Amino acid sequence: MRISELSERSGIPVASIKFYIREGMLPRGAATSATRAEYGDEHLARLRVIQALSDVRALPLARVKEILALIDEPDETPYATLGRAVSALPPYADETSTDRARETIALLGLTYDERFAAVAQLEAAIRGIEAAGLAWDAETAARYAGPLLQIAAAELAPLAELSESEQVSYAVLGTAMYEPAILALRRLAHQHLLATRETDDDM
Amino acid sequence: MRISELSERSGIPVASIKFYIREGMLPRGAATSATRAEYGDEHLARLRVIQALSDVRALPLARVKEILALIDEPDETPYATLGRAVSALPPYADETSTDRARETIALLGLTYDERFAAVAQLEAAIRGIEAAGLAWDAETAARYAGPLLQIAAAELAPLAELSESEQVSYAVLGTAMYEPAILALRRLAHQHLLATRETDDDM
DNA sequence: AATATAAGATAGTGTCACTATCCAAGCAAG
DNA sequence: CTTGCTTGGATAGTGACACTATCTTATATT
Repeated sequence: MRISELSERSGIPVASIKFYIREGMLPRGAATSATRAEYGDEHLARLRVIQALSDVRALPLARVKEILALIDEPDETPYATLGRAVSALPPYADETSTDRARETIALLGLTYDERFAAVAQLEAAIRGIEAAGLAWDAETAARYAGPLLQIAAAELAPLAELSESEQVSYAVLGTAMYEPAILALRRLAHQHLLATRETDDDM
Repeated sequence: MRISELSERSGIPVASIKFYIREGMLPRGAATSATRAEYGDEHLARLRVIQALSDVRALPLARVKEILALIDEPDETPYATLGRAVSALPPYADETSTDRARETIALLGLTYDERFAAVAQLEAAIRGIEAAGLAWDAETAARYAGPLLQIAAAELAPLAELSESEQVSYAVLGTAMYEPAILALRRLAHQHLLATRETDDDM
């Protein structure tokens, strides 16, 4: 298909598609002449991924670019690739110390790996919680750990059936894209619990 | 304290503090003369909340403003206040139809309330997941529902001990500020599970 | 009296993600 | 075969956002 058709089918303006190509986020179409190029379904799929990451996750384009690069050229191991994918996700933390996060990780019996971006992200999250005047203590941390470990285990289980390259793109995109659904479900769970307490409107 | 001291103690430039005041996010100091005003600890606390919401949650200032307004002047019921707070959080969805979300909510036995922003947010999340080429089916939804209901219940339990106004600000800020910690813990749980599978680097 | 600092108003800046305009080279219709 | 439209590619411009800098006037401070 030509760029105009790609634009129509994806709902993205031609000018923006050209912009993504310039930015290296979308491969050029196969040139058939000096003024024609042919685009395929892979271009359409890529455009949808860009939209999902950009619109739903509201990631800056620079981060979208990193994630796409990871899918195109994964690191040596899926573990390392996932680690780099996580660092493209908010909160963007450049914490110097990670003491609070470390403490929590030790408390919960999780594995501490200083190279993993999620450690700094947890640190930033804890500082934000406390800056807002909320509590983050052992009890608080514990109420999240069990259920989240359950979720994580359930997410990893079905991956075994996929090929390695499928695993990588699933893990990278899955880390990013399931998060909004998780948050929405937590918010709905709050509402559900409040609603089913029959007008006991304490919360 | 004077504005310069407030700036020093909060780490926020004087010009930015003035900007927040102009925007109505921070009350003016108590004027002691035409060129002096006195700021207190409540200004410092407010500044920290603004920073947490803006930096850690990366919320646009317009959304921060909405959340602050909700804390200052809650809706009639905590339930309604929470509903409005949720709509200030991403993903910012203006979905026309909410079919997929409704389906999921019914499947999980949660309460459906069309006025609740989390429904549209779930819809946007599901569309994003599928645009990225990932699956959202009954099985997928189910793996999140149980653990998240557990988390939600554990979060609501301790609220009963607080006064109503404390409940509101705790619920509003808590909804926003615990989310990054939840996501970070999920990412750490993935890493932990992969790491403890002893170099079985499938995932 | 001279200097520094403060409050408040107005205008300017840098970044980001597009968006519009241009141009030369085809392609398509008459 | 020529006139007009479309395309690819390059360059420059736009609007939103979150500050940031400057200016003015008034008042502390020394």
